[in-house]
Amino acid sequence: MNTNPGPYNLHVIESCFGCVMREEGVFCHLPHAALSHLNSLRQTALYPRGAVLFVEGESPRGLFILCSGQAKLTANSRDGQSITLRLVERGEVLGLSSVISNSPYLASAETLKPSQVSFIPRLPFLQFLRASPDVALSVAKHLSMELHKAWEKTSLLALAPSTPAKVAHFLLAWAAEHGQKTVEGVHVPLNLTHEEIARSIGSSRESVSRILGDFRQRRLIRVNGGSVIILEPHGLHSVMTGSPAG
Amino acid sequence: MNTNPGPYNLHVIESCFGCVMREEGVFCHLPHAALSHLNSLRQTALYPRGAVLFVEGESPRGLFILCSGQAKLTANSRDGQSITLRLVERGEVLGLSSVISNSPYLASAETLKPSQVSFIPRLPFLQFLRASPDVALSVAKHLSMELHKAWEKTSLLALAPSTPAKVAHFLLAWAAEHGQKTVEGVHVPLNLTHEEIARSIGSSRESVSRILGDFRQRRLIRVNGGSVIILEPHGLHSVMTGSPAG
DNA sequence: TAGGTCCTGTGACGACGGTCACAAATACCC
DNA sequence: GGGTATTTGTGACCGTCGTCACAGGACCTA
Repeated sequence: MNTNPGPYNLHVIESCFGCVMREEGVFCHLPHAALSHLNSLRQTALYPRGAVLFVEGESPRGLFILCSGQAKLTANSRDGQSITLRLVERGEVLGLSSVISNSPYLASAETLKPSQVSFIPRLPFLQFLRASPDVALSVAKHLSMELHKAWEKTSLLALAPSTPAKVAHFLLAWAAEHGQKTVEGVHVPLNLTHEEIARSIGSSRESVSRILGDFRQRRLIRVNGGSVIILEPHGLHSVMTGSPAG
Repeated sequence: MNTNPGPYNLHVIESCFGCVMREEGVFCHLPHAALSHLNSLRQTALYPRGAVLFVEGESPRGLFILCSGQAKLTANSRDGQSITLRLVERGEVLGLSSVISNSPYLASAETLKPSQVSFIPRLPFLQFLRASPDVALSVAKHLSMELHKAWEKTSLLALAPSTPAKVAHFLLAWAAEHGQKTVEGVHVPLNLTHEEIARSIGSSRESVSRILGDFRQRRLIRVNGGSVIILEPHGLHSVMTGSPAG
């Protein structure tokens, strides 16, 4: 792992920014003028799998936009444990809150796949924000939604009656965001190791493995290479709420 | 508990708003003009202990500022469990994120003491924000810090090696915010029941009771009516990190 | 002082799940 | 293709902590 890696392959991918920005993410509904201003601030580079974009505690150089690929935000405890706070998909933004509050990154960002990442330096971005109140508002809105997700995760971790409940919640939440309905069930691309899942819900690899095995045996899910098919959403849901199993 | 209680004693406390706003909280560093505009939007009322300001799931009517007293934000699971997401002190704001993102309140707010609370309706507030970009920015900044706290709590819940570690963390965090150093140690006003603490860290009343008893026996803390004196911050810290005890 | 209600302290018990250990399976790379 | 690294599946063990149960305290009201 490389603390301050720099672009591995610095060639600008012109199409990336405009496309991602208009479809999804914080800046999606900005007027064209604002978008092209933002566009002029960014630098885009291609990072390999496992690249570290920034490290917990570092003071915020700027924000990152994931144009393609996948990344994760992880917080570490002193004894080497870590939890995955957020999985970041195409079009999402990293480091925004630290840039806004000018406080150290509170998590480390690492790519999970080769990823095209745009970088916008802090000061130009803040200047841009000061000049455009509606962008500031949409940033605030985005942060609010982030906050809601964080609180949801907190309640989950504290309130979930059991580890199976956490796994069920994780699968359902993931399906809600990235799943596609088919005849046999909800098809969820889930290219994460059991280890990653465990870290995301604050459990252990072995438990996740056992629990997924159990779900499979009870025909709640089916695993297919890098993806999971949820056969019985209701079943998972009742596991999640701790009700006496359906 | 009263879902939509309305002011119990609707008399405006003129001094409250100006004083609280200037000292602490989101709006503390606003120019005078902005403050007096906000001031004109607010309605202030006195609520008794146990009053419910808003309920999880309700669509956001507006935001609340706690001028005096104390309140808590709690999230509930379907089976009656609840976790205290945040304890709200004088000068702090409630419901801001829901107002900004126009999504349902994701937690319920309840006073823990008789409290003076100012209310600002949603639409006028949003209008005010749109008109004043630096206020929008300071709101974004505030939300960022909220987000950091929420993530910290998440990592705590997931990474803490044990329940004693969570309790230690809770005490230290509380001390950092509200403690006062004296000769014998850090003096922390902590008028919370063990039940409240347990809910705040996702544990049980009995465990908290036992753990505090243990801390007391090991001379890490001393309890004095409604307040705790931390005698050995380092000791607590090593409990928190799970190191082999100092 | 008597009678509530709420909070605290403690004992006993049991299971959930984390840890260790190892084997099988799969993916990755020259 | 073979060789290595990573990921997954499972068994055994046992400590932690949540649950149940009850007794003693603190505090308020009458």
